[in-house]
Amino acid sequence: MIEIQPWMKILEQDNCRVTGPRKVIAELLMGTERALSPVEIFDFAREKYPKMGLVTVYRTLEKLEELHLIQRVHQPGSCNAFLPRAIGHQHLIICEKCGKANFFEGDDLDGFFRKVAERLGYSVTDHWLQLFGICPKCASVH
Amino acid sequence: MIEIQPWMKILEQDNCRVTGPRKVIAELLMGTERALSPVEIFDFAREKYPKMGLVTVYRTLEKLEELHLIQRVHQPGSCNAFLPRAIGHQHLIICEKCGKANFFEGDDLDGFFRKVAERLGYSVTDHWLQLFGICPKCASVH
DNA sequence: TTACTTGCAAACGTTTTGCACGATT
DNA sequence: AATCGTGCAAAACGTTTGCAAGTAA
Repeated sequence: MIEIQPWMKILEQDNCRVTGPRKVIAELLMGTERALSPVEIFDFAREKYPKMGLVTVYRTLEKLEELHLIQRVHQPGSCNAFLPRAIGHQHLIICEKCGKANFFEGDDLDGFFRKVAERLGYSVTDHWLQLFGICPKCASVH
Repeated sequence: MIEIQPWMKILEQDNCRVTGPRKVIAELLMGTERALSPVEIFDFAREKYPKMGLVTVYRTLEKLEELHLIQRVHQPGSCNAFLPRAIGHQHLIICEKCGKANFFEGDDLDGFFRKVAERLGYSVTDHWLQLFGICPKCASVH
C-alpha cells in the first residue's frame, strides 16, 4: 500500500493543513482496489472518523484531484468514482464483477491514434482508453 | 443526413407511437455533429415544437438509447450528451473546441487489448476508447 | 494569531415519479 | 376504444455554496 506521508507533503506544499478528515479520506483512497464514490468514501470514513461530513469528502476529493493524487473513473452507470492516480500515462482495466482496477501501459497505441487522427484531419490532444473484463479471482468463482 | 423513417419504424416495432415530440427529438439527434445534452435538445426542440416538455426529452432519450439508436457520450465535464449510435464497433474522436464528433474503426486494437488482459489475468468483455483533438475547421481558425 | 478547514443548513441543477389529460393506432 | 405518450407539478438526488465555529501551523 502507498504510504500516506508523500500525499500529506504535497498538501502542505499547496498551503493546505494536514487534518484528521483528510488523512482518513486519503488513506481510504490509497488503499482501495476499486473506484470509490463520494458517498462510499463518506460511509467508510465515518467508521474511522464519525464526525466526517459529506461536504468535506467532496472538498477533499476536489483538492486531491487538483493535485493529481487521484483521478476520476468513468464507468457505465457512474462517472463519479475515484482511484489513486496512475504514474505516467497508464490506462485502466476494470473487473465487471468486483470493480477491481489494474493499470497498464498504452504506449504502443500512440502511433495508431495519430494515424486515425491524420486520416480524419484531426490533431490528437488526448485519449481515453479503458478495458472492462473479469479479473482472475472473479473468474475462478462460479 | 440519416433519414427519420427507419428510426420511426423501429419505434413502432417496439409498440411505441410515432408522435410529434419524438419525431422532433429524433431529427435533432440524427442531424447533429456534436453530442447534445438533454437541456440542449429541449431548447432546440422547443423552437420546432413549443409545447415540448423536458420530461419528454428524458423519456425519449431513454427509449432511443434502449433501442440502440443513440449512445451516451462521456466527455470531461459532462457524461450526459447523446449522439446517433455508431454502426458496428466504432470509436469517437471529438474536437476539443467545437465538439464535432467523428467515428473510426478500432479493429486493429483487439489483439493489443487481449494481450494486455492476458498479462494481468483478465478476460476482456468490453473497451472504451475515445480520442480528443482539434478538427480541421477549428485548426484553420486563429 | 492567522489562515485554512470543517460541518451544518440551505440552495441549486439535474433527473425521476405520479397523475390527469391528450394523442395515436 | 384501448393503449400509449405528454406535460405539469412535485419529489428525489447528487453536488455546491454561505457561514459561523473549530483547528493546524
